[in-house]
Amino acid sequence: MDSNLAFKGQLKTIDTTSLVDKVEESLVEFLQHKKLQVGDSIPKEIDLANILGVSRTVIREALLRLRMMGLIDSKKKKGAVITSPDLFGIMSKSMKPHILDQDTLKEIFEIRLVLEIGMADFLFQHVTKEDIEELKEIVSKEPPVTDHHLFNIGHEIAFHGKLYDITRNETLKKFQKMLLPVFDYVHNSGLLKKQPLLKTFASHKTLVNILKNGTPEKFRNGMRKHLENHFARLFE
Amino acid sequence: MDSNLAFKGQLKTIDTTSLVDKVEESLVEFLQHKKLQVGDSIPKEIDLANILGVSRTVIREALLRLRMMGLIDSKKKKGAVITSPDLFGIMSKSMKPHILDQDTLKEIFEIRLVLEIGMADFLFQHVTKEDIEELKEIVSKEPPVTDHHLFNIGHEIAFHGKLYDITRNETLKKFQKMLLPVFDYVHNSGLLKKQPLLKTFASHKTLVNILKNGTPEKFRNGMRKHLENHFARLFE
DNA sequence: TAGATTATTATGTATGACATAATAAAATTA
DNA sequence: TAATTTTATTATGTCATACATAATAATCTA
Repeated sequence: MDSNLAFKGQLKTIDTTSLVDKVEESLVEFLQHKKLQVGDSIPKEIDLANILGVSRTVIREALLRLRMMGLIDSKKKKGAVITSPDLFGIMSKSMKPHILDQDTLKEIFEIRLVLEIGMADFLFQHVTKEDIEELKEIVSKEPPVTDHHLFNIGHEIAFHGKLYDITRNETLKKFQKMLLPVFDYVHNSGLLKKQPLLKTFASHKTLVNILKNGTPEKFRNGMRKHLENHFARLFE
Repeated sequence: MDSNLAFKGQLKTIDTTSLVDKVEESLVEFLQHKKLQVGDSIPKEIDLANILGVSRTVIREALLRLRMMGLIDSKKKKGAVITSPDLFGIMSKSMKPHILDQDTLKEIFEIRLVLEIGMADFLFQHVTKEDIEELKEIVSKEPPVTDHHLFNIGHEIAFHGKLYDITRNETLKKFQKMLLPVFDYVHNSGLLKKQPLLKTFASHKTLVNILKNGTPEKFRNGMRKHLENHFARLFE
């Protein structure tokens, strides 16, 4: 009998979402509806279970999700309290380069280039004399290029990380921090087969000078040249 | 197994991780050590519980985390199977603008500007004639500026979204998709009090022309001018 | 009243049971 | 025999209960 099809239009689309999904939704809605402040505590698990008419198990699984999303933090006796969500903290946890496929790794690498070229305006907006001094300090400790063709990753991170600092954008900084293990992984594992072929046209020192005396536009071009090797590898 | 208990009193301060934390770690390690392919299934919950010597409850909570991280997907009878992790899936879920504080919203807005200025090289690397045509098509449907000072958000998203498409960077696209609700929220809620004061120096049409005949450098400058209004608001 | 001790409380963990849906095996029918 | 329906199996989903643990509140002691 194919009679089922006859009722297709009349029947409501059954939601395939699990019970935990619904509870999660309810809880999020509850949180934002109550306009709870950071630090406020929410009803205890057993109460939530009674209110929503589900088992504590389901409540716990839903709360676990909220905790992963950084919306709440559970304390032993106090119960769960609202926290300021840390978007990138969550991602950092799941940013395990070994389990990412090669295409994704490449794309993440690309995003880094996009960010560092695009951040120029914010650098110039916030940079201070102290920042310049610190950058110069970092550059002065730069290991000689002749040492080994492959640049020193630690130093790279120090310099470029400082740039992210200067943007004064905490979210951006967290984003970079999240991406770091990927770069580390990409450089260490022989994923980048070829050594940089091209000469670095703009050195760190050059970039610092531009940041000190130049313009965002010049910095973008400088950074683009600085990253030329990476681009060349990506576009080959 | 439980020889640790002898040191219980001394180690207490250091070991702040919960049982679920450890199990989660073990499972992730297990997955990457076994080099499991996408689609492979992992041992069932009860087996994992026996192997690791913990209750099924703990196993389930740990598996729930892996599921949130996009590492596995649970099927009713088949068990849990490896999936390709979706980094931004999790973040998208927790990207609820209403619960983000104002500073974070501003920072996310800034990141958008960074991305769109910095993506120029990848646009030129991948853009096709068809892309140009599509962009022109979008621009042609642009509502007149005189209609209302506040630009049409839907159209903005269509144009700028297409640019993200052209980069052919799926991760970047997902990132943008994740940020969309924030822009929507920022624009709709009176968070941006002032209307754009400055004339848009570079129109969408101008950007398309640069993309067709210009260079990445010119495009970056054009985009910078195009976003001038946003920058002005951020820097005021 | 300050400090130490005990009681309370909400989350963390363990166990057992049953429901449910996807799959495999068996039985039936053509 | 092959196709199809029915039944059995299985692993996750949900529920209920009990106890452990750590943080807090209440009480007691000096």
